[in-house]
Amino acid sequence: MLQYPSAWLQNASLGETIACELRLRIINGTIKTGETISENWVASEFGTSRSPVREALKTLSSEGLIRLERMGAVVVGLDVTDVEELYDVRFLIESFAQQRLAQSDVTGLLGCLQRIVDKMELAMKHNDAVEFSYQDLSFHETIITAANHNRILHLWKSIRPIVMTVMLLTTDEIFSKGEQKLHSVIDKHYTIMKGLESRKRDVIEQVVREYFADSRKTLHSSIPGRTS
Amino acid sequence: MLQYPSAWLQNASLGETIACELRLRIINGTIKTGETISENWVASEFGTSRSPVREALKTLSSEGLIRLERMGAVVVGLDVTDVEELYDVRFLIESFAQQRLAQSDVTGLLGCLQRIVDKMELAMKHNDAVEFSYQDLSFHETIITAANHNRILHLWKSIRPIVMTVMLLTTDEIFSKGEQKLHSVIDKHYTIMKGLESRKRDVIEQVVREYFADSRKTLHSSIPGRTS
DNA sequence: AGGTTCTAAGTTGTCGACAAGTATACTTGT
DNA sequence: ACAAGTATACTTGTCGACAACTTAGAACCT
Repeated sequence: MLQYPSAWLQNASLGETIACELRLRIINGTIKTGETISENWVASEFGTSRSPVREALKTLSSEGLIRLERMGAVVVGLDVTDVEELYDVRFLIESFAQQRLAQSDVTGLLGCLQRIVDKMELAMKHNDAVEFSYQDLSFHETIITAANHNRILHLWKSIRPIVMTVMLLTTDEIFSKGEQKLHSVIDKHYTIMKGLESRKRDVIEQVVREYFADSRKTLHSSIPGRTS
Repeated sequence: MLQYPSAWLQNASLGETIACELRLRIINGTIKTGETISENWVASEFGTSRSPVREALKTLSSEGLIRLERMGAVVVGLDVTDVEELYDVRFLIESFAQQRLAQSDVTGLLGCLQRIVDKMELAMKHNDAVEFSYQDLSFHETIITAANHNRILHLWKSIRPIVMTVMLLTTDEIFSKGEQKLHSVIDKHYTIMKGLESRKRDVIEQVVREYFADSRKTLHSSIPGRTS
C-alpha cells in the first residue's frame, strides 16, 4: 500500500494531517463509499480530540469527498466516473488558463516549465514516483498560476489535494508499467509547451484537449470501481 | 444597508450564521480588503466562543474571501475585477453544463425553468428583490443540476454563497433602477431557454456567452472598488 | 403479534481553558 | 541615539466537558 509522503506533513497541523490521511484512505478505497464515519470514530482512530477532526471533515466536505449530515459524515468517494469528471474540470481550468496565456509573452513561463520537465526526467531516472507526480502537478499549477486569474487559481487550489492524491496513485501505477510509458508522459508535456509557444488559440485548445483525453485512458486500475 | 434574509438562517448553526454575516460584510465593504481579523475579535463581535468562528473562517477561506495565515485572517474581499472573474467562472460552469444538455431531452427541464421565471415575474410585481434574486439563482442552479455532473455541480456549490450574495446586492440595485431593467433581465432568461430548446451547440454557446457578457455590465456600482 | 411509548446510546454544536508560538513594545546597555 | 535582548500581550491549535438532538431498540400495552 502506497504511503503518504510524510515529509509533506512536517509543518502541518493535526487537522491537516488527518485530512490528508483520510483523503488518501477514501480515494484508494480503504474507507469505502457509502460508509458513514463519525467524528468520535475518526478521533479515536487518530488518537486526538474532536477539534482537529472537525477541521479535517470540513476540508474533505469542501472537496466533495464526504457529505456532512446530521449524524455522521457519509463517504462519497471517487469511482472511475468521478475521476473522469475530475479530468473534465481540470480540462476546463487549464484550457481557460492557456487560452488566456495565448495573448501574453510566455518565454519566462516556458523556462519554468522546462526546468520542471527536467526534474521529471530526473525523477524518472531515480525511479521516484512521488517526486515525478509532484513535478507533474507543479507543471500544470505553474501554467494556471501564470494565467493570473484569482478565481481560476482558487478553483484549482480547491481540487488540488484530490488531483495530487489521484496523481500519486496513477503515477505509481505508470512507474510499474515500465519506462516507455513514462517517456510518453514526458512527451505529452513537451507537446503542451509547443502548444503554448505557438500562441495560436485553436492549436492550444486542441493540444490541451488531447492531453486530458489521453490522460483519462491511463487510470482505470488504480482507482476502485463503483462496486468495490 | 441591505440586511441578510433572516429566514434563511432559521435552522443554521452559529458557525453558518457567522459565515453568512461575515460574507455579506466583506462583500459589501463593511469589512475592508486588507484588514486582518482574528478569531477572538470575531468571537467577541458575535458574542460566541471561538469554535463556531473557526468554522466560519474556514468556510470563508474555502470560498476565497479571506486568507488564513499564522496570525489572523487577511480579508481578500471582492473588488470589481474579482466579480468579473467570478462571472468568468460562472460562464465556464454554465457553458459546460448547457453543452452537456444539448444532447439530452430538455422538455422537463424547460418546464421547471418556466415555473421559476414565473416566480421571478411575480417577485417583480411584488417588488421583492430578495425573492427575485433567489429565483434567478435557482434558474441557473436548476440548469447546472440537470447536467448531471457531480464535479461541476460541486464547483457550483462552492461558489454559490458568493454568487448569491453578489446577486442579492446587484439585484437590489436593479430594482432601484425601475421596471424596464427588470423586464430585460427576465427576457435574458427566456433567451437562455430558447437556446436550450434549439439543442444546437453553437447557438447555446453564443447565448450563454452573451448572457454573462451582458450581466457583467450591470454591476459596477453595488460592488466596492479596489480603492474603497 | 403488532403497534406505541419510553429509554438509552450515540452524535453534533458549542463552550472555556491551556499550551505553544509570534509579533510588538519596552528596557537596557553602549 | 541606537542596537540587542527581553518581557508582554495576543494569536492559533488542541483538549475535554456539557447540552441538545437524533436514532435505534427495548419494554409495554392492546
